[in-house]
Amino acid sequence: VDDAQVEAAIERLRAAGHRVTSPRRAILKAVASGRGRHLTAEEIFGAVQRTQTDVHMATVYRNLDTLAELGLVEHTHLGHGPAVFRMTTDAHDHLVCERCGSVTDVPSKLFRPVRRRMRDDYGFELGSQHFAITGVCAGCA
Amino acid sequence: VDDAQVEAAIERLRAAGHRVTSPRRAILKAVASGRGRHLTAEEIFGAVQRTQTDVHMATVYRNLDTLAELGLVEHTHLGHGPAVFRMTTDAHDHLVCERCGSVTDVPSKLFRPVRRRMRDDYGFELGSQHFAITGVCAGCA
DNA sequence: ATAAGTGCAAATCGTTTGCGTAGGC
DNA sequence: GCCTACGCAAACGATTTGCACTTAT
Repeated sequence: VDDAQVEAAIERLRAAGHRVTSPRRAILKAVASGRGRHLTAEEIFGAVQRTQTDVHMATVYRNLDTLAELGLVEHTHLGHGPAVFRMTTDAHDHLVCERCGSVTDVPSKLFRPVRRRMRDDYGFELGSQHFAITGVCAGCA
Repeated sequence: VDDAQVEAAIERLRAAGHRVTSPRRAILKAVASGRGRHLTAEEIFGAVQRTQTDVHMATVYRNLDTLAELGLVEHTHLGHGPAVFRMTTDAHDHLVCERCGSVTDVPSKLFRPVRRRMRDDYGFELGSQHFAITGVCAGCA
């Protein structure tokens, strides 16, 4: 399914002079299999362990790190808990409900008017968001 | 200087049935003395220790917690490090520069157009921001 | 063959908790 | 005197690091 995405990522790894090991492959596959869902390092670890029992948590973190450096995966902070990871796609922000914790993705385009005022009034160039935006979702209101 | 603010807070504590202890007073004073600056628990701890050597870190955290429950102080996450605290003032968000780490406060009003679209298009009611907004500041661009 | 990547255990950082005691009310 | 808040030590969750060994290149 998302094999193409994984293969492309492996290509990028090779091109960047990194080695393609089986833990690395498995971790990449685990993240990709999330299909856009946000996965904690723990969940990725769990998924990997189903096929490679002796892969260590430290290896998961180290790999998520190098994958992030290449821009292949991203991590975000949705709340007070652990960080969450997913394959890099297009620019989007995360609306996290303060009541139920649900996460809604919204395209970063939505922030255009704000982006403009930030630039004009504060000289601040909005980047891709690393942290969640909090509020109350439709279901809870 | 900010004695009035501290006294008012102490009043609120009393009114809420909390006791006014000297560690509590010192912690409150330390946060208020930040005068809007964001202080880490560690910094507050340090400030308190200058006058009350045996106040423990746990006490700092416990107090910041109760003060937050009363809405007297707020904490925010500006980056990957520790949380930061300040006296509650009016609704504002934090623009954190990805390069130099500088923090710019902006009134939450700036988000009005976005707030509207969030509500209309996603049924999501934007709350007071708990996490920083990242980007690049004027100085670094 | 060489150095990047790994497993493991132990360390780190920020924060929380259980417990017995001290001190505000 | 009662009960909240305290000091202390120890536990905690998430992540990182040092080191000896494996393995892709």
